[in-house]
Amino acid sequence: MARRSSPPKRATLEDVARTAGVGPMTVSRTINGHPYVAQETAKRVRAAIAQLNYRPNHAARMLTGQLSRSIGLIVPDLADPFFSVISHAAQETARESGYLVWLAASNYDPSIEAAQVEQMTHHPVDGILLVPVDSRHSYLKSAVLGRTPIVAIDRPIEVVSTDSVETENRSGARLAVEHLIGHGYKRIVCVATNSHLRTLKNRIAGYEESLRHARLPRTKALQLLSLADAKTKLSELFKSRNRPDALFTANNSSTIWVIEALREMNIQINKHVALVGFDDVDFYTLITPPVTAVRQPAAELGRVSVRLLMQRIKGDSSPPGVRTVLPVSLVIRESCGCKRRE
Amino acid sequence: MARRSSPPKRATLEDVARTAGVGPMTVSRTINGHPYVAQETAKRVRAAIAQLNYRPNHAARMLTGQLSRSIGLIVPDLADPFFSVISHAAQETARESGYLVWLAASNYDPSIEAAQVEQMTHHPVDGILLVPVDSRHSYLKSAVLGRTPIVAIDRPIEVVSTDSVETENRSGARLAVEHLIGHGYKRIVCVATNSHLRTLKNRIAGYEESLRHARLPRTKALQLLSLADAKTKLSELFKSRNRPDALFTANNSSTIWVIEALREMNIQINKHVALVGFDDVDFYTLITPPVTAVRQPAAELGRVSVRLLMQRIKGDSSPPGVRTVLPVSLVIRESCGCKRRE
DNA sequence: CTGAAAGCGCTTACAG
DNA sequence: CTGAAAGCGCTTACAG
Repeated sequence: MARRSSPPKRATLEDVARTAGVGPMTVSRTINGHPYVAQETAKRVRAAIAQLNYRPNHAARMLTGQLSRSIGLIVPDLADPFFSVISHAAQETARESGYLVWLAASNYDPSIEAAQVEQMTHHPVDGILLVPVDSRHSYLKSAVLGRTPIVAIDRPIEVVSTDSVETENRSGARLAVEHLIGHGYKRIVCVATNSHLRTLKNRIAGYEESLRHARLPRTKALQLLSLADAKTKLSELFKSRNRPDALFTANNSSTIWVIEALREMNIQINKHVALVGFDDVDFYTLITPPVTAVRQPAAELGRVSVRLLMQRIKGDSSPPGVRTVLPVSLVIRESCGCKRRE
Repeated sequence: MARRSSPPKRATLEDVARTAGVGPMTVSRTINGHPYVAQETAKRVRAAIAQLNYRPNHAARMLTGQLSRSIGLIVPDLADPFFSVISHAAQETARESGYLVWLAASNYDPSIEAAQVEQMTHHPVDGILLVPVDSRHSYLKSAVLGRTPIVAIDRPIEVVSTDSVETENRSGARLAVEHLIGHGYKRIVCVATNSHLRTLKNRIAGYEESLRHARLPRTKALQLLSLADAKTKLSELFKSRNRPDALFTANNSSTIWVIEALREMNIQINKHVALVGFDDVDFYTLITPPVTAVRQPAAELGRVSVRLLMQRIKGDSSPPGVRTVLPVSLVIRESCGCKRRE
């Protein structure tokens, strides 16, 4: 409302037209790179644009039904290294296409997520990238049934057929667990947080599969609710008869909490128990012993999902629901029991 | 251009007016909570809105000069934990005021930063939050002299008088170095990356001040360019006559690189050398030994800067160039030589 | 308390 | 190759 003091009034397309001595349409065509503008005329227009420091008014363009050249990105928590790497890469890729990204954190709250999706679709943005908190949420239907394309990251959305980009959760987990089995561990326990998520369910399924194949005993995956919870649950676990000789931590928060808890319990990784995590984080190299983990291509996840979304925005109307699965790899360091190569 | 198949055409304000049997202005007033709308009329309007699932067209509103209810946020690198925590908190705070945030990473490239500022101001956004790559960049002048308020985070902008929110860099560094001095270390070397930044210069100045007061020898701060560079420079340093007995790492990337390099050189922190870092990161508790560091209130930095920006957006035209300095604290763990309390 | 008119700055047809 | 007209969906004065 109350605009600040000086009203240096931005130049409009009409202003440019006037000072270039042409009609507004010619300016519009020049700006948008349409064909059929005489070399000579275009030059005059560009000069006027430079002289007036003209910039198109985005709002006016949108009102005539143009694309907004912006996308939305919703992640649960920007401070989580996995999501921050995805976000960084997604933003970079979007920028390379001249797109702006509107970022929101859902804080793992489905109602915030729903509100943000709604706000974004009406803003409008041309498309939405979403790490869904709960893949079964129904509000997504109306959003997706509208005209805004959505690409789900890390976990597909179950209610509607939306494109998704995820990683090989099950086979990645098998990679991790089978590596532990190869070391000769017999009592391998799986630990996770947020185990209601599909992603985690798949990893846990992979864990169970590996143990079944190896005819080793498997226990129900331990669900951790907080660092404090991790401490009490692990302390019980290690006092029990079924004290594990190895741990498979199915996501980065569980890996971190478990390491903290073990440290406090004076249980040394490698000496008393082995550990392999799912989701590799840069600083794992700095921990003693360095943590062996399944590496997901987080940056690639961001890039690929932006590219897919862009295709949809550009009108690609091939059947939706395409699932892209990116490969993972096991980064072997020392927490699994491998020796450091000197 | 080519919109997707079904054109379910969003309802407009006119549609609402028609079905409610009132004029468009009455709908507008109802939506915007203006006074002087009869209870009875307002009720009919709201019913029509609900029936048609009407949502105001953002672009049309903007075109009439309304605030966009959006701000821009530009950080160098979203994958850096310091910036990702700032970003998360800023986004949360903005959301609480009904604002959305456009996020961009400059990748430490002034030209990308300039382009993003430009794109955002023209989008337009109501204000911009910026962690400037180079505080002396002149393109900022035109942006700031325009009507878009800017708040600089972490480092003030030197060319124009812009509000800024930063932390106590110099006294924080003194806190760190004096703690090392208290332990009796005599040859304390300062290591940094990006030491051309004001932030870093201030920390280095604090380091020098502390040593001067204690009449200890100070060496020129070591500038690290990469992990590889850290390895060669530290290896030289530790072979030299002036082998340090303690290190002050002036930012998180230098702390991390130094720890990696020392590990590779088989120089043990605490046994062979002490270390205190500037900028605390959550996972420092997991490193052996846990890293003592100066903690900056990163989330607070994000929150405060959003609040300041909001004030400017609301028209606060008190003299600009207000500098807000947030206090830091020393988080004592073990890398400084302190013993772990059992 | 309510509405008809004009305009925000562009672009899409439609004419030349 | 170029332009005059109409309209996108709102809101700001201006009238009642």
